[in-house]
Amino acid sequence: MTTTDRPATKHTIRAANLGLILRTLRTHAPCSRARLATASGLTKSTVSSLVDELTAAGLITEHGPHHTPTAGRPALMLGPDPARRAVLGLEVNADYLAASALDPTGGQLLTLHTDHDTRTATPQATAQAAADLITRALNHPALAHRTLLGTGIAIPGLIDPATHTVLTSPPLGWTHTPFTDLLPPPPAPTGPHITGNDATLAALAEHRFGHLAHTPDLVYLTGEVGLGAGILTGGTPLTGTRGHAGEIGHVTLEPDGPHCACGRRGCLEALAGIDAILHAAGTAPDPHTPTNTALTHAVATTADNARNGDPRALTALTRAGHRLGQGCAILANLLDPAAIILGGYYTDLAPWLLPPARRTARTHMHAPPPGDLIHPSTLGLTAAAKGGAAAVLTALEEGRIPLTPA
Amino acid sequence: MTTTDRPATKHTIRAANLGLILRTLRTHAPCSRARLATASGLTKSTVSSLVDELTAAGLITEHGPHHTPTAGRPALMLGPDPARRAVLGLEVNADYLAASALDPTGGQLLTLHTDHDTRTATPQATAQAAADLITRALNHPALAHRTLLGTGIAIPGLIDPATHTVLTSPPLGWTHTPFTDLLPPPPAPTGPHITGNDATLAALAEHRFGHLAHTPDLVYLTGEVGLGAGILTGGTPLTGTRGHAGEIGHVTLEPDGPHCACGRRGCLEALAGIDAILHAAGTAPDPHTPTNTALTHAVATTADNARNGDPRALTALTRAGHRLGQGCAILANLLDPAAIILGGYYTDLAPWLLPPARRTARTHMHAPPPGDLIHPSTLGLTAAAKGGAAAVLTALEEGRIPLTPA
DNA sequence: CCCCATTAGTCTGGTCACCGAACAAACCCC
DNA sequence: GGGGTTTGTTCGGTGACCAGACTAATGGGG
Repeated sequence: MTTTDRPATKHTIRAANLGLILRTLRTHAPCSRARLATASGLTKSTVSSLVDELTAAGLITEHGPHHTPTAGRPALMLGPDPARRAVLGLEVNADYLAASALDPTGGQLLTLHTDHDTRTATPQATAQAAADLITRALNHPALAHRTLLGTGIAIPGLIDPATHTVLTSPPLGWTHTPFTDLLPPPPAPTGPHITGNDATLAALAEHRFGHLAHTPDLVYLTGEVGLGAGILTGGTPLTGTRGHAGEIGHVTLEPDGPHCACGRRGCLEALAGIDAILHAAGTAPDPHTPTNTALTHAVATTADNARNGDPRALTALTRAGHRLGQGCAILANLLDPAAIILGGYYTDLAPWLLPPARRTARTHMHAPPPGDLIHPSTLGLTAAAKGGAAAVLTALEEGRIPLTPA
Repeated sequence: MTTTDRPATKHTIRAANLGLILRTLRTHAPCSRARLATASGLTKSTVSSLVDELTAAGLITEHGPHHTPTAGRPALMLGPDPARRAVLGLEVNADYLAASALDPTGGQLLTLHTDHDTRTATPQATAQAAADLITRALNHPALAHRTLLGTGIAIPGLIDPATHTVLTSPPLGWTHTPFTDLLPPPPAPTGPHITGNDATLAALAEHRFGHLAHTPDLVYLTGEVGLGAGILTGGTPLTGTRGHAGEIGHVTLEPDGPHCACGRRGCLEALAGIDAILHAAGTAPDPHTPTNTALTHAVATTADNARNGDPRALTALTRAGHRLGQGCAILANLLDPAAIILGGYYTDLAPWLLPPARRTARTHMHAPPPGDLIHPSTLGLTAAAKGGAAAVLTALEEGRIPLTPA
């Protein structure tokens, strides 16, 4: 996102090629230096030099001492080192904090969760709670003897891509909050920080880990309290001029439709948001405590009811599915993504939402793709936290994170 | 678009810095080497070296011999050289070909136009006609003693961003046509070719020359035979996985609305496309000869009628404006662009379309920007051809075009 | 009128990253 | 044990940038 006009120097090219090796190594699994050279286009000597640096940084390791395919000197197989480093992802949401740590191969190391009412706490108190969670993570045995490469923080709201401050976050009640600056210093270095919108980072996680991995153009729909879209085009997040991109929830589908929380009528969110579904299904929780746990419970109840054939739940889900399909068709016509992923609470309701959504979307699309476009998320509710960690890995592979010798 | 994983070398950094100097020089007008150095972040010595190379390539020139601001040695002012090189843009459309040549500062050198019915001609015949037009341009006095930096070709349809072939073009009746390969060799070198979608390139032209220049996120709506959007995010075209991005014309606004040419109902194009407007205004040309000239005439008639207070024209335009506003609101909610530009034939009808469009868009937007979002194009009907030329200039400033010594 | 302060541009040496080619290492097979 | 083969390293070479010294050109003050 740092599209600042800065000159290119030796360091630029070194960083780019270090990232190139990391990327090639990820796709070419266990791989010799020689094959890395031909696959990346670099010379054997250059690859050796880059590999040395990456090994010193604890990012790659000499896998087996050798392997014997046919003839010639056996190759020293290289692979990402899963044991010495880690990346941390943190999600700050309305009523909980979540942390997720991954090893450099993307393997899950730990997931932590704390209830925390961000809306009633001050940003400082939330920062303290977040720091406590980070400390818990750092002290966890799964992270013992690992140094962090960086930390990605997912926040539902508008993040200034340049200064990494939270401009506004309706769910958290924040405006102009430089959250990372508020974090108390942790007991161990956490590396550079990356701050991003939760939907965008969830999309990034799906891009890296989901079953549709490596799809460079995808859209992640968050069915949380609101309905937003995280958009990836060419593998990079689409933010828009002011960071407002992805507001699919407030696209008007029915000018005379039901009232929406935003003050207008017939928004997609008012027709197919989680709240709307729960109300129509008769399973909405107490409106005064729309906590995460209450929502989880209500969604589970709705799914149970649907499984048991409750007509109210079934029609609510079918109608919402159709509306989601309309919304997905709009996304597809404008962005032509390779996949649209139903995330957040939609995932648990996907069995009922997906068939009508797919059908409606297909009839409203100008150029329907051969296969299915809409898929359920496989990452669950920690997608955003994982996305924070994934963002660090992606930044690493783009040479945007300086390597520390550890 | 060449996001191929290629290694970074000395040449990469040189090309990047050459482009950096071009960009800095464009924004800093007449400017000394010393100021270029501080503005770009490079050293004086590096800037000198880069300037030498760019001067040899005929791209920049020593403006005045010196200038005297206050004290110290007078500076040798540098600026883009408008006299030695040029870029060419070519537009292939259903019933005409257009060419546009610009000097490196973006100054218009010439515009040519030929009637040519691409739909009845073979692609080979069209390529021959295009080559003839290029030859006419090359022999034109305005291009005498200039060598071309590159040629950008705008085609209404789906362009494979990788191979630069036309995958499908409904207006031209082409499928899988490698147009640039079909072009006969021109009498003088035309530099590397860039092929792109007409709406995308028009957006690029608007990005560079329009009154909203340097807006990195903008959408250009083409009101031609169809209704498509050229989308720029972060200054680069958004194509989508298969190149289908921007199909705003076939977003469904009214499920039970009028039938659309695509077979569905209530598409934006069926409600607010140029054809729909002309039919509603009673000024539609003979449907069997929907040529460019006939459309131009019909649009002019409609504008005249509206100016004279014809109620049929006025209501048709107001209604279409409202619908366009709905479409723009969808675009704004999803992409958050800094501007949406009404191009093609919409430009001439903008006085009547714009007020209702702006009003409706504002009421349907989730986060309306402070000023106006929708603007009429200032580039006229040659926007796409200019966009082809602009694409070459942009590629040049990104170091994607190798410099030839001439 | 001369000298100084000031700013512009060039020049030289140095570093660093990549490349190319030669070389050493480690195997297989006969 | 000696070709053939593939791997990985080493070593000089090139090019691009940087830092700082140096020359060039000018205005102003004593």
